[in-house]
Amino acid sequence: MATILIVDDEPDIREVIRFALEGTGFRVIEAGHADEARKLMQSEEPDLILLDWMLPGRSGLELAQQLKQNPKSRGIPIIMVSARGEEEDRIRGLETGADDYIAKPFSPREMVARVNAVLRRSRPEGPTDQIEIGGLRIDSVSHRVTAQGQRIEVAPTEFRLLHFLMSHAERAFTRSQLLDQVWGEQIYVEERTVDVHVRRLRKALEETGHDNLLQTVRGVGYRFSDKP
Amino acid sequence: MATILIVDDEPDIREVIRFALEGTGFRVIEAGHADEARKLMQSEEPDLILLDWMLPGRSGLELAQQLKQNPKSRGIPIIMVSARGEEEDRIRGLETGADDYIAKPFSPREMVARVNAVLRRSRPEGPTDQIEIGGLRIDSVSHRVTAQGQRIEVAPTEFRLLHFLMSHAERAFTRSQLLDQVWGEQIYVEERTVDVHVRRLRKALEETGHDNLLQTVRGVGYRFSDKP
DNA sequence: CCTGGCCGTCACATCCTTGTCACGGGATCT
DNA sequence: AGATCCCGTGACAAGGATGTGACGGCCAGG
Repeated sequence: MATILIVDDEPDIREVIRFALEGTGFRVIEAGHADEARKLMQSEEPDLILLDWMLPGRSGLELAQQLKQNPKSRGIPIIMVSARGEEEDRIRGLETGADDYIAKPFSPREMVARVNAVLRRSRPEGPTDQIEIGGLRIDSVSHRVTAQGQRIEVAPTEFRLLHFLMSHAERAFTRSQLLDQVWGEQIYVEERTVDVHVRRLRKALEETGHDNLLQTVRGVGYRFSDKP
Repeated sequence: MATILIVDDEPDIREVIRFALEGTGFRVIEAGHADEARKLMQSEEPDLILLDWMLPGRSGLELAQQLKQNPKSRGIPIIMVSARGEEEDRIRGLETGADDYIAKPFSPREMVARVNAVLRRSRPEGPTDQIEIGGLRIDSVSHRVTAQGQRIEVAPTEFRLLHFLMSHAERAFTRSQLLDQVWGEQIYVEERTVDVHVRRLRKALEETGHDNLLQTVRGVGYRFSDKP
């Protein structure tokens, strides 16, 4: 299911939130301050961020602005959390780009409900250009590969190869077909080059526990499939 | 790449869409009203239609209905575009047979993403080319042999042999015919080689409880059949 | 100019595939 | 029954196909 990033400087609060969210089936990652959050965003791809208004050093507001300005993270909805329930704050928070606002103290139940609502809202039925198979998600717009919110680093050629295979999952292709489709018909490269790229992809996927998705079809070529 | 037909009465809108789509590599053709669209459909074969809800004369909804009724154009996916973002419209549009729905104003990026998504969804229904006889299934696209969902490992030559025999079930072939069909007429191998491959196939099938599908026709050769 | 990432090739190690044989059990015909 | 013929079966060696690590060239960013 979805991955939620909690950014709050109080470990206790984080623990409470984590408990409530994990109980509902979410995956939770935490950051104690803005810098840690920024760092985490390099390797993770949360579907939603729960951001405390007050953070040591820079405020959460500032972090929110940054996230919304960065094209990579812009699409990720943010829920601001704050002890100050003032109307003014609420407005400022939403102006910054936050997608919702929760005032402390809040009931875990309310929070879970809001998280669900925001996720539902931010993910309109209109399928964005994503494919998800076997727990692996590839997004050709943001050009990213993720598994359970964890980002998987993939070089450009490997990305195109993976994207093509996932777009035609369950179907076996010869090396020659893959070269035509992924490299282009004009380009001449050795067929064995495909093998090497498959190898690199497999390595990358294995590091996040995704195994056996890129299958060898002996005498033919390769196939992407989540079935054994 | 794919061809997209835009049907909209506002040239400006068409221009915006054309620009976004052509930038992504699509070929674009345009129509300013329903009649022009119908005429274009005679000579062109778009892969997808972007159809404005409101058109002078007859509404886009009507055109969509017509297109979906005509067997020639039925298979072409339609995305309805509308300024009216009402839930009701969305439902009516989809009921008519539209494959997706975009509300104005939309970002070009979102539109491209939707176009891609719809194309992906509607296209891959390629003929799966499966044969199933006696509980045994062979799929020449994914290159797989299964029985009750259980995969059966088969080497390339055995795959081709089994595929040929299953494609012509109930029919007996001599070893010589099989060699011609499966190995190729140019290749010379001993006729007894066929026996060995049949043997290997039988072994593989037996392991999943499928017995007696590859039948010996004494004095002739072999036959695939689910009847005893 | 240097550094790091990306990519296409190689060479080598493995594992798999496959065509043949040889042997033996049945079936068929005389 | 005996003589043949046909087919099932297990073993095997050579050749092929794929996995894998390393290397050098190229290019963009610093």
